[in-house]
Amino acid sequence: MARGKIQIKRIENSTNRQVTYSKRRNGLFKKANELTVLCDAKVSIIMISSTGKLHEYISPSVSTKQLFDQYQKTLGIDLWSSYYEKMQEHLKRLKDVNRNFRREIRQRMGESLNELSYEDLRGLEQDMETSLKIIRDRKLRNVEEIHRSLLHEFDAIGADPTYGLVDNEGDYDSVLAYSDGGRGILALRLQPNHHNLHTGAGSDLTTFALLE
Amino acid sequence: MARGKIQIKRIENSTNRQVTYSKRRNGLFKKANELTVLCDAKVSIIMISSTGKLHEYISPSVSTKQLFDQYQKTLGIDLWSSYYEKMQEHLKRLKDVNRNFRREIRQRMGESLNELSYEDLRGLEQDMETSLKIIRDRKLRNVEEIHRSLLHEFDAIGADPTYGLVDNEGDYDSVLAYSDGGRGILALRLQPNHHNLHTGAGSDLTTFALLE
DNA sequence: AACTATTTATAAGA
DNA sequence: TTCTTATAAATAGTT
Repeated sequence: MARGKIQIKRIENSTNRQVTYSKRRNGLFKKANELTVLCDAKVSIIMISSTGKLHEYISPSVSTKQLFDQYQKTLGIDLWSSYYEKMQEHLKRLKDVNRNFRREIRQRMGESLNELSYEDLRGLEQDMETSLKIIRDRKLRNVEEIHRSLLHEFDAIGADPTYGLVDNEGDYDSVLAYSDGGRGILALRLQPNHHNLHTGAGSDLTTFALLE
Repeated sequence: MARGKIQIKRIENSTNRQVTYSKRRNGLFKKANELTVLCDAKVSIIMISSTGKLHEYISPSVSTKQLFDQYQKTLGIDLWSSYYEKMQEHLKRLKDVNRNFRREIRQRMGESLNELSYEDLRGLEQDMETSLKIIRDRKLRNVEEIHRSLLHEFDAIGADPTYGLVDNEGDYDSVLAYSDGGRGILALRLQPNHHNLHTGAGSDLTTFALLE
């Protein structure tokens, strides 16, 4: 546009191309800004040069995000919807699984049994009997270990008279009853919205209600 | 820029403003296109007029989404991250709850008991005994109902000799053992990755593995 | 929507 | 890169 007319086609000389890019970019941004002011418009320009450099103009009255949100809204499209949809599906699947877990646990706690058939109830009963046996065995094994280690500790302390032992040997359940302030698994049933899980890790079943 | 210089400030006359917007918009788009061709650049222009009309220029070599993705990537930002983050948090919370559910169920099935203290085991045992009582009671009530309805049905049918009754009255467990092919809750323990949940609803515990 | 006097942008050179 | 300047292009005001 000066000192000779040019053809509108790719400038092959790399240096010239860079220079022209720079000059014309400034020109474009200046025009965009004039348009913004003169006509009270909102303009967003994003450009990437052939060397990968990025430049942007945005009208002072808006942010790029605002303008782009409006762009999407006006066109009635969401360029990222497929991404959202995947997340939504994932969420939905997790919620489903979650719901099933909850029902499973409730039933194993003797609640919500109405929805079970006789056959289901029979299976549940048998399953829980089997599991209970396993838990009892484990508990007994634990008791034996604890007993052994108590004896060992006692031996180590020797006959120190200042070390008092409560006299309830033989009642293993109560030997350790002081250990955690009495918060047992039973709390799950009695206070289903306020207990802590057995193994801690911060989160607990209380969260259910928040996640529906 | 012709027939007199103008001040770069908002054009108050609405008609003039509209006309200028239209003229300069064309000029801007033409310049953008020249820049695209001459300099092998990628340009996106989005503009909204004071009357809310939207106009867009995009270099022929790209889509608006592509250019915008590159824009975000180059800037190392994600304009929609706060939205994503909320979803990600939600997902994370669901996964946490899910993990706790799974542990809860496993423990109630007599698995993963290593992580439980003696106190936990004692609580779990007591809880399951209580629950088992409830389930047994419910099962017995079901049996009674079924028995009653069977008798009723039998009365209705009368003495029709073509209607054979299996001779195992008194063994309630086996009376209905044919009803669902033997898939009971016990399957949960034996085939933890292949069973169906008691109440159906399509999804099942098999999904766990997919959702870690 | 066209015209055109004038301003503005800019290609090429320094 | 920045400045210079001849010239092309854009456009404000008019029709």
